Amino acid sequence: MNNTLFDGLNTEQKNAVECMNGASLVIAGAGSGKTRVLTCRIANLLAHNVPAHVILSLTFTNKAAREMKERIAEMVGEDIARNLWMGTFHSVFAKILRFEAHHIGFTSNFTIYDTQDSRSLLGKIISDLKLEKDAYKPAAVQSTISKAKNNLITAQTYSQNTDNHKRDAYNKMPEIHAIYTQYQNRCKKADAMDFDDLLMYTNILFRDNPAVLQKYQKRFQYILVDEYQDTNFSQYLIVKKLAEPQNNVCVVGDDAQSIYSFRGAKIENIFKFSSDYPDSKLFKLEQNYRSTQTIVDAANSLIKKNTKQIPKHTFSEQELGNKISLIEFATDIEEGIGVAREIKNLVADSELYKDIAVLYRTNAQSRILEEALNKLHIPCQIYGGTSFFQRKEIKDILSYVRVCVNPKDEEAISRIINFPTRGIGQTTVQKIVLLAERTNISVWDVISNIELAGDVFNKGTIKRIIEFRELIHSFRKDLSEADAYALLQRIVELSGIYSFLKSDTSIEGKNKFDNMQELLNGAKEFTDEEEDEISLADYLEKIALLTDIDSEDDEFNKVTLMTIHSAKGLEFGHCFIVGLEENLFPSQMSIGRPKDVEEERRLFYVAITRAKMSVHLTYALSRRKWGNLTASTVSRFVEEIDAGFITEKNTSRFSSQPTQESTMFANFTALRKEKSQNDRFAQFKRKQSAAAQSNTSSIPQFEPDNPRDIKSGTWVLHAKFGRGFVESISGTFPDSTAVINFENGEQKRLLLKFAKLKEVS
DNA sequence: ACGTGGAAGGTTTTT
DNA sequence: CCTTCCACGT
Repeated sequence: MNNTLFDGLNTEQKNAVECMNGASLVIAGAGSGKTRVLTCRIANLLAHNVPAHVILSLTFTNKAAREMKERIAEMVGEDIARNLWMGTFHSVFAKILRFEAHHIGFTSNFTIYDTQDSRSLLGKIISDLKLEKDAYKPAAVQSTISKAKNNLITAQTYSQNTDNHKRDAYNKMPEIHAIYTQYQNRCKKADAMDFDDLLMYTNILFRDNPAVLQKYQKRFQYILVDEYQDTNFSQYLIVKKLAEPQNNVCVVGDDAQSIYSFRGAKIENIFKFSSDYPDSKLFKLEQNYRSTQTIVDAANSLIKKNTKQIPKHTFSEQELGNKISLIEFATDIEEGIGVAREIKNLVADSELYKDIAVLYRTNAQSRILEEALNKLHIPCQIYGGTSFFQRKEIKDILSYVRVCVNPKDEEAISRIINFPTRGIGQTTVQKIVLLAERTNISVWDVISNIELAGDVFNKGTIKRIIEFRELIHSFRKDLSEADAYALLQRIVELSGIYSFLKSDTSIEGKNKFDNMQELLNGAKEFTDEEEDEISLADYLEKIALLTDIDSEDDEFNKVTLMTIHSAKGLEFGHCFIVGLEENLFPSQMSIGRPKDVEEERRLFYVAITRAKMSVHLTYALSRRKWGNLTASTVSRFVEEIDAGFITEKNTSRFSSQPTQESTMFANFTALRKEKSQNDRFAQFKRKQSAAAQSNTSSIPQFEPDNPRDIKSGTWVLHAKFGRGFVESISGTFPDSTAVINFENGEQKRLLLKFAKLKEVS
C-alpha cells in the first residue's frame, strides 16, 4: 500500500508493522528501532483507514508520546495525528476519569496528590490514630499502600486479608489497614487521588460500570503499549480489559530493561503475554542500530548473568568501536574531575557536549559531578532531583490554584490557610480538621459554615477564617473567565505572597521571588501556547503529571546529567557511568536479595546500552556519605562484563599532590552550598528574562558573559548601570554577589546570576 | 501565634 | 551533609 512506510525497515520490523489485527508482542532489544516500529505501525493503521481517534497508544513518558505524535504527524499530517490518544497511563486515564468521575464518587475537578501531599496526609492520619510515629514512618506506610493499590487491593480487601495483617504485624505496623482505610476516605472527601489511585480507580470504574467499559472498549479498537516490561498489575489489567474482545493489542518491550519493580512493575507481564493472548504473534527485534559491536556484546555478556530471560540474540553490525574504559579514582571528588577531564578530551576530539551523558544510580551523586563540570567550564544540565514544581514557594502558590479549582483539597488548604501568616495557627487548623472528621464533612465545608461553630472558636479567629474564605471566593469568581496567568497574578498579589516574598531581602528570599516570577511567566507561556480554551484545571493536571524528562529540549549544547532510570529510552554518543561501587550500584538495598540484584543488573544494562560510540565506567575508592568518608570497592557488575571488552586505566595512583588536593577539597566544600541549579525550567526562564531585559535597556545590547566567569578586578558592562569596576566577589554560585563601582558613581551589590554582566576591556 | 535554635534523623530509583 | 522536627521564648 504505502511503500515509503516500510522503507528502511528490516524484515522483522516490517512484519511487526504490517500485522494489524490480533495481539502481538514485540520484543525490542535496546536500540533496535522500536519507536520506529511503533510509529510506523500506527501510520500503517491510519493508512488502512483506521480513524486516529480509535487508536490508543500508551507510552512511558509524556515526552515519548509527544515525539511519537510529531513523527506520525510528519507522515500523515498534523490534522490526523492530533486525534490519536497518546500519553502515559497516568495522563490518559486521568483524562478519562475526569469524564467519568461521577460514576466513582469524584467530581471532574478532582485533585491529583503528589508524593509529598500523600505523605503529609499519611503523617496526619498516623498522628490522628495516635500510632507510634517511630514505628510508622510515612514513607514506609506509603510504599506499602502503593504496592497494595498497584495490585488492586482496595482498603477494604486489604483489611479483610489475614496475610496482610500478619505481614504488617511482623513489620511492627499492624494498623496499616486502618491507615489505608482512613487515607482513602480522606482522599475521597478531599476529592483527591494519588498517582496509584488514577490507575486503581480506572479499574474500579471499568469493573463497576460495564456500560462505561464497553464505551471505551468500542472507542479504543487498537491499543499499543510501550515499555510493557515496566507495567504493573493495575496497568496490565486496564489494557487487558480495554482490549477485549478483539484483542487488537500490541505491546513492545524488553525484559532485559525492566527497572521499575520498586514502583510495582511486574516483569512477569511480558513473560506471560503469550499465555494471556494465546493467538498472539511474537516479533523479536534483535539488531541494534544504536551502538558499536563492543558495547552490545559487552552488555550481553553482563545480562547473561541474569537467570530468567526471554531468549534473544541482540547484535550490532556497526563498527567494532573502542573498548569500554574503566577508571578508578581515589575519591568521589576526583572521580568528578576525572570525568570532566575525559569530557574535555572528547570535546577536543570534536565531539559535542550534547552528545555526552553522565549517568548515575542516585540523584545524590549529581552535585559533585556538577561541581566538577562547572569547575572545568563544561556546560551541563541536570535532570531530576527536586523539580521546580516541588519547591515550597511554588507549591504554596499552586495550592491557591488547587483550592480554587477544588476547594475540598485538604492538603492544599492546610498549606495556604496560614500562608502568608494570617493568624490562623496550628491549634485552629487542628480544631477545624477534627470538626470535619467528627461531622464527616470536608475541611472546606467546615470553613464554609464556620459561623455555626462559635462555641469552638473565638470571635477573632472566626473573623480571620471568614476573611480567608472570602479571599478564596473572590478568586473562584474569576475562575471561569480569567486565564491561568491572570488568576495567578491576582492570587500572588491579593494573598499577600507577592509582598511577603518581596520583603524577604535575603538571598534565599530573592531566589523565591524569582521562582515566583518564573512560575507566572511559565503560566503565561502555557496560556499563550495552547490553541484551545485552557482551564486552570488543565494547567494543574499538566503540572501534576509532568516528569523532568518531559521538559527536556535539545537545543542547548550541554552535557546531560541524570539517573539511569531517567535515561531509559534515550541515547547519547558517549556515556559515563559513574559510581560503580558495591553498595551504591548495586544499591545497598538490593544486596542480599537476588531478585533485586538482577534488577540492578538490568539497570546497568540499560545504562550501557544508552551509548552509541563509547562507554566509560568509573568508581571511587572512597566516597562521602552523610558527610563521612567511607571506603568502597568496585562493583561486582564491572567484573561481570567479559574482561575482553574493557580497558583499565588507573588514575588513583596519579592523584594530585596532597596540598593541591586539600585546597581543591576546600574549594569544593565551599561550592557545595550551591543549590537549585538543577532545574532546567528555572534556567530556561532565566534565559528568557535575560533576553527580555537586554532588549529594553538603553545601553547597547550585548550578550552577557557566563556569571561564573566574572572576576573581581575587571571592568564589566551592566544593562542598566553601564560600565563598572568589580571591587570584589563573595559567596558561591549561584548565590555569589559582586560589589561593583559603576561609572555613574553608584556602588551596587549584585547577585551575579541575575546581573547579566559582560566583561569589557 | 510565631520565630528561633539545637537535636535527631534520613538516601535508591519515579508516575 | 542537609532537612525536619520539637521545645522554648517572645
